[in-house]
Amino acid sequence: MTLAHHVPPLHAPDLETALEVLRKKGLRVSASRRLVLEALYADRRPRTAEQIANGTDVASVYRNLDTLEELGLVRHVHLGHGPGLYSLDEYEFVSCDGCGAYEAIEPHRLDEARAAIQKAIGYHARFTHFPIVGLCEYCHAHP
Amino acid sequence: MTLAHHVPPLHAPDLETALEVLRKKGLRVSASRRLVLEALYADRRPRTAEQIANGTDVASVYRNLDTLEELGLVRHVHLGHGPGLYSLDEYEFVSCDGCGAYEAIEPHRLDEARAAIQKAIGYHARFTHFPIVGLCEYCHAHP
DNA sequence: TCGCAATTGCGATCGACTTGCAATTAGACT
DNA sequence: AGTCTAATTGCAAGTCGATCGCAATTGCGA
Repeated sequence: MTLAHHVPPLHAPDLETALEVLRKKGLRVSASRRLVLEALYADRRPRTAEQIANGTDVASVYRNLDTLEELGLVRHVHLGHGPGLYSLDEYEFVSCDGCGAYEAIEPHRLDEARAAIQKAIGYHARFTHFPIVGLCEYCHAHP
Repeated sequence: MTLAHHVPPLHAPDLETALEVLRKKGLRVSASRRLVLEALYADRRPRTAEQIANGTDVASVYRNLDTLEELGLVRHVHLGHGPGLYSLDEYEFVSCDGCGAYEAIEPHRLDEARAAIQKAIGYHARFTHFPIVGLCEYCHAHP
């Protein structure tokens, strides 16, 4: 499972603003909390809790990811059967059943598809927790 | 997490044909294999391995589900963080982030949405392993 | 600088599978 | 019908990702 591509332009509260959100909720900006956020902001790719922990205690990392998720600063996506991947609240995801590659998609690119889904079944879809799964053009053409 | 709705018309090889597929591959139709298939055919709703095992050994059930999955007779979907749900290869799924309900959708109903996705990102999407996640009309209207 | 609730670190625990292996058995071949 | 043998089972133990209990620590407001 590899990340195929280019990294598209982003748009999310910067690190300082995120820390401010924590403080405003009466939550502490502890060293480990700051490290979790810094890891996510450093390289804005989705990563596992294990990778974020990077040798330190994962339990705390999971707890911090949970609270950050409740604040809407962080999300996680399941791309397959492995561990969930945590990232800033920026993209939707698509992954290929054939080659295992996945891509982060800017939400506006899926707006027409979202409209078609709404028309078909009435749901307002979001591919943030589970990706769109399918065959990429290459795998579809070379079965 | 409840199953909201009506059960739509189906189309999948009947039990006898499925057993025939097994035999043709040189695989045995053992008692427990037959029980797994019967459970799936009896009430064609997705169910957990635990439910299929129904008190008997789950390891065998998982092994049998795996082999049936390799033969294309069975699939499993992840609707959330719980255990996967196994079912015949018939529907796609949609689940509501708000109320937790999920629906089995006849594939043809999603064909336009699939086309829109293909146009947007080039993927031929299938919502069989991960559902479309979003807000149902009710939850979207009552936030 | 104190006080103390929020947070951490560690180990234990959980849930969902998965695996190793000896005992069982479906089904082909007499 | 009986034999042979590889496929399959049942059970226990193991793995992996995530969560929990709890004593020790630490942000941070007073």
